[in-house]
Amino acid sequence: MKTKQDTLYVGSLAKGLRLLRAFDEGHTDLSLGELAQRTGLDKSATQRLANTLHVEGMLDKDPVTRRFRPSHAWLQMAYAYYWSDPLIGQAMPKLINLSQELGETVNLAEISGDHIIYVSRLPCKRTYFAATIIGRRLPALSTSGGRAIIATFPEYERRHAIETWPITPFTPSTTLDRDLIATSIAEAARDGFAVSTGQMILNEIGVASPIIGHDGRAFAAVQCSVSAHTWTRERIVADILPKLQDTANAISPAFRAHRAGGA
Amino acid sequence: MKTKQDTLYVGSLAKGLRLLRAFDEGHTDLSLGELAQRTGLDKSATQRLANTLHVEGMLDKDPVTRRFRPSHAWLQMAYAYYWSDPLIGQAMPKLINLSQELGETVNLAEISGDHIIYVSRLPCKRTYFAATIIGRRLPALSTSGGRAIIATFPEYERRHAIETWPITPFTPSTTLDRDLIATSIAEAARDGFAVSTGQMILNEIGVASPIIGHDGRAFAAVQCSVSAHTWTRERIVADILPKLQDTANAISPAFRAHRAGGA
DNA sequence: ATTATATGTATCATAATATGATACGTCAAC
DNA sequence: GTTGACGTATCATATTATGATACATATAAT
Repeated sequence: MKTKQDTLYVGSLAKGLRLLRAFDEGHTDLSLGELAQRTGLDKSATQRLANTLHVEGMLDKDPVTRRFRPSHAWLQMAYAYYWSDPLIGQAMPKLINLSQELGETVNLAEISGDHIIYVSRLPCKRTYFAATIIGRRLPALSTSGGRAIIATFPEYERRHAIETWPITPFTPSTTLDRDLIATSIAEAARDGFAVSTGQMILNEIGVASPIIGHDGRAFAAVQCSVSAHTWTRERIVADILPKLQDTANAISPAFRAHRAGGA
Repeated sequence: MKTKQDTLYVGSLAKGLRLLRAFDEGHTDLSLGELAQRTGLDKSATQRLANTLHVEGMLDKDPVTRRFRPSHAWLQMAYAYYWSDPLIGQAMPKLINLSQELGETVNLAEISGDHIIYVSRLPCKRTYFAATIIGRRLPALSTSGGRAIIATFPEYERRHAIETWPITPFTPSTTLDRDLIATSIAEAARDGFAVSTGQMILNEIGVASPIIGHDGRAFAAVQCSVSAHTWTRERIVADILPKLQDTANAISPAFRAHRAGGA
């Protein structure tokens, strides 16, 4: 009846993953009942799966409130991820240099479907919490990084992305008009960098330069977020952009070499 | 026969987690066979579980090499973890300030069994890759952070830790003599901060100040790593330590309030 | 080229394993 | 003291995972 494709699909495992995914920024710790509700699983299944995850060290359980929470293992998974992503090793030292030179927050974003995900963040100024931690996924169309990446795609794909990829209004000034986004991306294609203003946070300006892969398509971007209170677009282009682009360009060929030469 | 405690333990889920844990810093991408070997599962089970993880977006699969790799979902789990850990929210802005003031690498470490785990890292200087990414677990006894934490434990527990917790020789100068570690921890208990030299990386000095919980026990530490080529112990104590301690102390009471007042 | 070896993929009968309804215990609110 | 909400434990049933085997495909050796 479930017929996903049976026989090489283990339902119990998939259900267990559902439990893991039930935790997010709005749901930091969950009771058994809440878990059941959020996963759509019945009480018994939730009980067994949660218990298994607890025994296996994936979920911590508060002995008094009996609520479940992500364990340190979740961070270890990020650690393993970092080693497995060949881009990070190449990029990290260069990003550190960049953030020191600029004295401003520097991010590394990768394309992930129709979103971008922040893979590395080097915060230099105080900002919103969400802007300081890795693993955040945001609609690619609404971020400078995403636009810088999309701008390197062939015409057809680019248009497809602009027309169909999701947009969520995070601030009153988040651009919902896809024509405006198209313009922004066209500019990015012409200039080799993208800019976004107030898309995620009010009075925040983002600049991003793409990291180009062996096939000419970008799959990541180096991005810098600054406050509109202290920066203008002109000063960003004059003072930040050159170093940003140098960094992105320095990563691109190194990465190509890595892919070609690797085991 | 397996009799872990049956009925509320879902074996398939646990096996799936085994696959996830097969990836680490030495094993960044694995073939089906390698996965089977590393997990001790037979080929069929590995096939089904890996496929499930792939379908569910937990593992990426290279279409040509057919090798599996951690997916971006692993980073999203770190994101969820960050929101769930009440310490991070309190600590992050203060850590950013500290790293800007010092211009040196600042870390936040939490105790995790007999290890510490780096929960946040703000690298300012170029170092080894492993020192720039979060989620690394290290033996508590061999790190300044771990020693600073253990030093706040009651006498009995402290001695138990010193005698039984694991030590791994990472460098030729890693201290294997537990008496020397006992001395270091005793000093930390007296001074309120811990120092370690060349435990993980040669010519690296670590200083750490504990973050004390409501019960007087530390559960985390703010830590700073500097090069022995440019720093001496005296200058560290004079120039770095005060700000480090201010930061740690500023986090401790805020955290207590959070625990007490929280929902 | 041809064979051999390794590695990934698909199939299927069997029973072991997960299932979920139910009942019990515990705590807090009313 | 009673009620309700929530976590925990049990158990008969059949759904679901199992793993041996056979097939396909890629890589290396002769």
